Amino acid sequence: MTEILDENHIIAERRQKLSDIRKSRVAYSNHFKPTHKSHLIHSQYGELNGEELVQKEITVSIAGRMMLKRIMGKASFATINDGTSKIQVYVSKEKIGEAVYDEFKHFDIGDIIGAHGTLFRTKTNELSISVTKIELLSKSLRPLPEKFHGLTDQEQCYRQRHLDLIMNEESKNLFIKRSQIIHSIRDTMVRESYLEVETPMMHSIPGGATAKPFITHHNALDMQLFLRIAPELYLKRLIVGGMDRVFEINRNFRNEGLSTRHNPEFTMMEFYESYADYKRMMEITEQIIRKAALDSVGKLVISYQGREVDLAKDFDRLTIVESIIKYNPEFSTTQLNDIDFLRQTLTKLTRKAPSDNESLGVLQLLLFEENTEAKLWQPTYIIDYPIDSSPLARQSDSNPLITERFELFVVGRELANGYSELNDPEDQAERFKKQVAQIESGNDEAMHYDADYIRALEYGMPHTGGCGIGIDRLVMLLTDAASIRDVIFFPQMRAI
RNA sequence: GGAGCGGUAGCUCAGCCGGUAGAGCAGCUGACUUUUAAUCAGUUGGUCAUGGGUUCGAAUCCCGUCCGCUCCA
Repeated sequence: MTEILDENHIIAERRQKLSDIRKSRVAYSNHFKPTHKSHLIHSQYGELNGEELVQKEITVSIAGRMMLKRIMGKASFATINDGTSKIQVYVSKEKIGEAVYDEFKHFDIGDIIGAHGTLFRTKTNELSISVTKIELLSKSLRPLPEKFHGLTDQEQCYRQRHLDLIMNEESKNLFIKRSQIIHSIRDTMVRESYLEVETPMMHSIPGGATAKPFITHHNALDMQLFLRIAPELYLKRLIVGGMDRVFEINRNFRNEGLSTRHNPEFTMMEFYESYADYKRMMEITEQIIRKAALDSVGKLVISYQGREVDLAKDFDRLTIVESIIKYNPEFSTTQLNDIDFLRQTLTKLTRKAPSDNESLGVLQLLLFEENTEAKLWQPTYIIDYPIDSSPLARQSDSNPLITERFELFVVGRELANGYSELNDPEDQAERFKKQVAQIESGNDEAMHYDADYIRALEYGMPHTGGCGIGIDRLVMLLTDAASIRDVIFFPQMRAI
């Protein structure tokens, strides 16, 4: 239906060309074997001058998409992009014969073509291929966006990423960088003797984070399943099992709103290390991020949305209260330890009173989220999270109200979250019970009681440090992307 | 959920205090044997996102809806 509606004269003409091809040969043949890649031609022969090229008679076959075509009577130029870079081909009637040349004249921009010939330099000294054979490999039926302005419509870039990748080199380079970043992270983890593992994406009890899950159903087992919101509880089962350093890079799913920082499916790396604590996790997180920056951007002082970010210096470490005061000097420590003051301030800021029985620590955290988080531009670890908002983190030995937990903020966004893991099964059972009480009082994001996980802890889990890093957000930071949609190939869009 | 901005040819965009829907690129026809967004001449192509309203007359003004972007909650 949409096919027919989309049809216009440009497509109709191209279909006619395709139909003519079908009359004489296999239209989408697969025999052509390119021998060279454009970027290697440029790097290997880019230094040779015209005479040297003529002498060496370097013969190449390349295949790629025709991006530009300039026909000048009996000879023409075309620009081909073979996925590595662009290269110009020179096509003359004299060299390829009248019949093929006439065919070539009707090739369309966007067609995938194969060309064979020898390297030479044009009058303007551009390394080019003088073609002796040329053929159409894949007919393109739809016209590409305009050659000069390309594709700028963001919606089209997201909905038709293939077009974005064809037309916008920056976009393609960004995704190459994304791959480099992930490769770099893997490299760091493996070098630190971590084992890469995979744990279930479908959970019968959603756990490991406070978030709304997507719900699905398994027919044969006739059971409800949830797409995972975090892999944490499974990775820690592996720690119980003696896999003492594990990491997983994979998708999490959260049934929440979309924004420039949120996509319903997003990529996280979580890693767990036995006999380590949250301080070691902060150190290795810093190390991972620096290495990723060096491997992708090539430097540690980077620019994000026009402002400098210094990844070289030791990341700042502040408690919640310290950070509020540092970035909001109008507050005093006394005020920030006064429940009534915090309640009043929050009510003023959010135009809504916080719920009744929130603890001092949670109120401080709420205020932090309100007036400090967005100001943490340079990398900053916030530490000592209140125990009631950290049901999987180990309690501090010196202060029972806080946990050995940190979150890392860069450019005003949460980038990582880690802690010394709670390995006391009885404490964990109590924490789950408190979460269940919250569910019962209407908090649909609180955690469920996971008896199977408690049972695993009861076999004994070594003390462990764990951390999760938001990969999409890290990629945003290192590629200077303003929206998470720019770093995910196919971001979630509304159906049209 | 609220606010602002946007949706016109395949693409990039004009047109918007109402009066026959335009350009460039792409396509088609022709000229052209070293072009670089090639050039030159001619030419095809539109449910102006969508539904209603106001009006003699709506791409343009008003209301609703859909889609997107940004900001706020």
